[in-house]
Amino acid sequence: MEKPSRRTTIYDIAELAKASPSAVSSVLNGTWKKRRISAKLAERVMKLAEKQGYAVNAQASLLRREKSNVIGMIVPKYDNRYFGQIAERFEEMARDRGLFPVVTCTQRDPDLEFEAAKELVSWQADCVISTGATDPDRISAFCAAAGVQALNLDLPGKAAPSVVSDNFAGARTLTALILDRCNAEFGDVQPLRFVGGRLSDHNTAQRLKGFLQEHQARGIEVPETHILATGYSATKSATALADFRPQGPTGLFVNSTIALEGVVKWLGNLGAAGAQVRYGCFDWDPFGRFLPGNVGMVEQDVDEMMTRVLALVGETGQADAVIHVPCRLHVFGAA
Amino acid sequence: MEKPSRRTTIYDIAELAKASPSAVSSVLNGTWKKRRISAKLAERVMKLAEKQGYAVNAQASLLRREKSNVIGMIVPKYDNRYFGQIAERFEEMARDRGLFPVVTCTQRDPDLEFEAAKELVSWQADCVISTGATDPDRISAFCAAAGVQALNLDLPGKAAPSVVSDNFAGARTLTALILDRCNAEFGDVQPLRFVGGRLSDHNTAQRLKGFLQEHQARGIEVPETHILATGYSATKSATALADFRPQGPTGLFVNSTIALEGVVKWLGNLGAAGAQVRYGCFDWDPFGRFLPGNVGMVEQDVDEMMTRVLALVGETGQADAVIHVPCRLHVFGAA
DNA sequence: GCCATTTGCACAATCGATTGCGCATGTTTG
DNA sequence: CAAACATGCGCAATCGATTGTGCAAATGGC
Repeated sequence: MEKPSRRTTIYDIAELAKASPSAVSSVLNGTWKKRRISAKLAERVMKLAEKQGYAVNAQASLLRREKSNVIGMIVPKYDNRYFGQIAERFEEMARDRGLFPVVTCTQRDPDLEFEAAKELVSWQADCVISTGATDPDRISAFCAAAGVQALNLDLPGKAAPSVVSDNFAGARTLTALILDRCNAEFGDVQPLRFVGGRLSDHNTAQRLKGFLQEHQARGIEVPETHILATGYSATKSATALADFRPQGPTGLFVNSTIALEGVVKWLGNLGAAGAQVRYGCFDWDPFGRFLPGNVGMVEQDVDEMMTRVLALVGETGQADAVIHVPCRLHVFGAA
Repeated sequence: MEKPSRRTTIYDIAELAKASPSAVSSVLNGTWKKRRISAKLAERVMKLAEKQGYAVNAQASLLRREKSNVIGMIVPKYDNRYFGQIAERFEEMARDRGLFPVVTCTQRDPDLEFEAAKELVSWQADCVISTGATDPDRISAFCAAAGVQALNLDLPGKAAPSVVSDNFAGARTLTALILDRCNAEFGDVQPLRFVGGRLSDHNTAQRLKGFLQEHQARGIEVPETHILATGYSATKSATALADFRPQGPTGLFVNSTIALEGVVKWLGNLGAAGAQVRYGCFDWDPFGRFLPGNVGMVEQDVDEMMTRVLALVGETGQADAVIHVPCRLHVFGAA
């Protein structure tokens, strides 16, 4: 409540307590018993620290220490259930492990990603986790040069161990669900359409692979024109579908909630014909179950992914190791 | 690519470049022209720094500087459109202003909130923004004692300037929309029900005030039993409504997307009677427009709030000043 | 009452980057 | 050719906390 001038330091408190800075330091960081500081002095110091609004200067403290216990994460976005949950669980679980989580959001911008990683290294992070990074290997290379551990999450890299969802298996299961449902409700076995995402994106490619494999296993041929991986935006997927006015039963594999927005919009414009459309989405949203025609959604197992990736912190694993985490399938409106 | 042992410092580079640490420092922080370092040496140093994976030690750097340019924010959650967007825009806009944003998520836990604020002060944040904090004044008091600026966002406090949505006006407008729609579609003027949130929560109280005022202005009496502010969870709002099986036209004011989930679930169980239900939600979600019966949603103006709060950084304003930011109303399925 | 411990604390070096100051060499001017 | 600058860079103090070491004073044992 006193000096709005400069921040209180251990020197200020030492003066007030008539003690040395080293004694004050050890009281405030809990090592005072080991340093044989009397309980009397300790209490006096702690009272003063509280009254003065003392907070340790992390800069000075970390500068002197060897391990920082800072663990950094870069995520592309927060405004999305999946990454939001990742950031949130990361902070929570890192704290539980006695680490200081620092998360930073890089808007899918490769340069910003790199800058952010560099910044995290500047903050003496012991480990940097790149989530959904456009160019994870560039970050890994920098971290390697700086002597900092790097890990990848959600998108795999070649230069650091990765933890990713099992997109292939998840997509195959979802494809099977949609096909089964179309079959059960309409007695139909037409090939589905794949909507949203970019083929150059690793996860989309994996999902498409699962999508195609399930069709193949059933002896259903998928025409090229059914692959509408036109990018990540509701508008793009709505546009991709715009010309398509289904005659009869139709099934869609929707590659993200953002694409799902476009699909639902398209469906709304379809009128009565929409009743013959069934779809599933590779991604999860709490409102998904209320959307008509939605037969199921795949939820990535954020907790498990986070457990796995945090288990790698401090370990020296194979640089190109990839851990696949199974997804959870939510089935809606089952008969 | 060399030493996985210790991190590269300016001393390492100075040795390699056959220069002094001070020269290296000024080259790497961009002040070398002012210090009349030759371009030749500068280039040599920068090349070496890159090769060695050098990243400035922020601890050492900030320790010596006077202003940190670090700006901290605590948010309750990320896994929600509103707070996710807040965190994301905060980082973006803070960076644009040359600041270093540090965001931390505190799970609506008052103690964790306080710890996090303390941590931010430890990191020498020049300013701490408490978003939706349970006890913002406690944080403000600590910051004041530590000589750090405090600001409140989303929920107002008494001890630091606040930027909040105009919940009252937003709620009144939304209430008007729902009443109008019920009237237009069913010729009905029954009082609405208020679902979700907690009355002890400032924002809920404000919204309820707007809700009641709009009813009063129309001469509609709202019975006590229509206020179902039973907390923040989909289950709770579904439970609160469980016994209610509307006979005839019904309107609901839904106080958050999380409560909306409960409402939609309840609506699903209602069957055909659900066709006579209209509702609006104070909160925004991209899938909201696709939910049957939803006449509109109120979106808080995150960009404007962030602009306003960032404008306060570094200013010394009235401690209890409150800035109200108007909300945006999204109207769905207008005739 | 004297030596041996134990207790309680202070000293000072250190972490890595920043920055005011100053000292040599060039270079220009008159 | 000397004085006056300009150029290019190194020295050393400093930020605040940590920690190995050391030294009095208090306590205990005989």
